[in-house]
Amino acid sequence: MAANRRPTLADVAREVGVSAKTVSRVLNEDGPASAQTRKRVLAAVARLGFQPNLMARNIRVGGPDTTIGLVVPDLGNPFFGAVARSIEDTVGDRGLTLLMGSSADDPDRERNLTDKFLARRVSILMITPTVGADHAYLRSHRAAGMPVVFLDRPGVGLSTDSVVSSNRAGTHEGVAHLIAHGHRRIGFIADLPTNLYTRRERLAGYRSALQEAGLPYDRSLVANAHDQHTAATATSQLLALPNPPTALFAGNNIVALGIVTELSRTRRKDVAVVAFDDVPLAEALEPALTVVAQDPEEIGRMAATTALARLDGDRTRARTLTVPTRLIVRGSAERPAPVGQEA
Amino acid sequence: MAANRRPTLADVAREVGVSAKTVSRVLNEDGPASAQTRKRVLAAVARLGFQPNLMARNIRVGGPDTTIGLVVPDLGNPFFGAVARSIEDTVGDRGLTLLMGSSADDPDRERNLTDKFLARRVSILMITPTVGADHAYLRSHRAAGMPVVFLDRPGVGLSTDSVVSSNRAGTHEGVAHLIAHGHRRIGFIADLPTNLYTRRERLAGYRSALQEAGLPYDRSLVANAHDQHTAATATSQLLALPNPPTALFAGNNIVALGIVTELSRTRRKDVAVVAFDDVPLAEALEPALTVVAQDPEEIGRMAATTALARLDGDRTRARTLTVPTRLIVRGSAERPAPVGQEA
DNA sequence: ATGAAAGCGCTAACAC
DNA sequence: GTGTTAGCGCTTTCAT
Repeated sequence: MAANRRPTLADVAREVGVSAKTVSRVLNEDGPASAQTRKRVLAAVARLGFQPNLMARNIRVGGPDTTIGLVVPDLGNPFFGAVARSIEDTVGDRGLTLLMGSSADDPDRERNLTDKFLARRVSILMITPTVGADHAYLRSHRAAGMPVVFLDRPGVGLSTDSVVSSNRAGTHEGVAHLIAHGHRRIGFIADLPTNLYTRRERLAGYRSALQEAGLPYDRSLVANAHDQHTAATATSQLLALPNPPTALFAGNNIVALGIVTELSRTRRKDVAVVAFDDVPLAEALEPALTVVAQDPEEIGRMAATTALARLDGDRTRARTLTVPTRLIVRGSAERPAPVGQEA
Repeated sequence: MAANRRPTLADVAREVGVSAKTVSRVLNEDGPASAQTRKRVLAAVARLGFQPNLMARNIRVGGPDTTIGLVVPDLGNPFFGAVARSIEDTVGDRGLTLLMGSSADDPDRERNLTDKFLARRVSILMITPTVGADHAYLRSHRAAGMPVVFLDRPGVGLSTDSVVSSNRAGTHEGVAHLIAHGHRRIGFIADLPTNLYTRRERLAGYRSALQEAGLPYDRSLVANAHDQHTAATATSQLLALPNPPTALFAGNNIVALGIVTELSRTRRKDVAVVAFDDVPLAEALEPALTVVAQDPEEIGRMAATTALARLDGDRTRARTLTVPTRLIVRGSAERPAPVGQEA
């Protein structure tokens, strides 16, 4: 079972008794070819199981490869999975294929991946920038016409298109929703410190909603949590305060999980919750979880559309596209706020 | 802003005043090079922003490309996202990159994607086979030494490795768990008909658990659902039967969502539930949802490990690797079964 | 309608 | 330690 060489154009040509170029013509429907040879060539291709070598073709033709390089923090994260699918759908008819990799939010891994992708001459590069990465090295590539799009967060050191969720406005809306239901003391549990763009924006949205309602920003109501367990701990700590919050805002879906689990465990039915980012089963909870949902499909679509436009020669200024979040009211904000407890 | 040509090895060589081969030597740490030239070459590379063309390299070196072709039904499906991440982690130090695409469970799309991947000379092909696809066309590639691994389901027409979940045994265990809690009439809601391997296996597990317990297989307790809405409808229909089930088994997580939502909506706290496939927030439900969890990480790892072994010359017989599912008991099966209702 | 030769960017094989 | 030549599989260019 030797790893016998794959057949080449020349092999097919020899088999048929024509030149390599003729086979090439038939396969690419380039130039003329008699119905006769056409048929014989195709027959030989099928017989030998010939598969044109796309790399060799690309080398010769020059220009970018028919791939899109996509760097996300984690391929296993459903949010980015949804974004990827949407990108794939959008670029589908251009025949582009996705080359994907996880950065694990490590700038070095991000750089490694982009370098690999550049070495493959991807036609488009889409990156979820890691904290601490500088993208100045991509300038020449952008200048040479390769579209670069930042996903979910803006990048640093490179002026190019980015597509982000309305983190700030969405959080503002979610917190305002709690305020509208009478809550005056609202806890905010999220991944802190806010070195990451999305976290910073969401905290800003929390503060602006409070401000708009004339409520004070109380630092003791803001808690740090980076996984389900610490979110549960933060929840119980906030609720144990002398003057505890009557509502909680979860800065992301992991935190939401921790909060909801903790409230369920301690049978606290009196605490309102709104979470950033939707989760499956949210509507099966009791009460169903009100969320500020992101729109990964739209993020992917906009990123892909923008990149394709650039590929087609769009040389307008770099844009930051903000994809609106959507408040999905399901009930968890409607737990009655205690009356007579103005801050 | 013309799309000026990317610098080539020759450009770097000219810049430094050495031959192309010397630059190649430095970059690939192949053969000797004086510290002197080394430094100057690297400087020129940085100055010009040279990025070796991997495709050209591959063409010359021959052999497969450093990519893995991965065809899944849907990039947005978290299960396959987790599998992909695990594959990526496992092959990471071999420098392999993932080329991914969604088949949408359409055999034609699957074929298109694999053809593209073959044209790119991927070193490994991993496919979640669609219903109706025949993989005989991959025989020559397998014979030529390219590892092919089927994920989640066995393929047709090609004898090669596959990695699947223990669908049958897992479902058996989940249903047996319900039986152990006293349930005698257990509904089974899933995607039917069972033309898809995983569905067929799960139904078989349901039947074998009933049989083992000496319970009859009652077709009226088996209902079809392919999304959340139809699952909810099936739930209410089963519960409206003259002799309704006291427990429900969900054949997949979408169905689970429909069941749980419907039970929550109608305040039915008396119906036990076990679901195939874990879901986030399962433990925040009331009661927390008992599930038969799959292990996508292990599936990805085994698939990758097996493929790498093949790549390294393993020529042993094709294997079907079964990754065990795990029953995660959280409480939803413990709803009391009515007594004195033996079937 | 078809073929011959040259060359894409790179490296293997052999010089020196 | 470095350069030269040839050639990977394909397409471009120019013949015929």
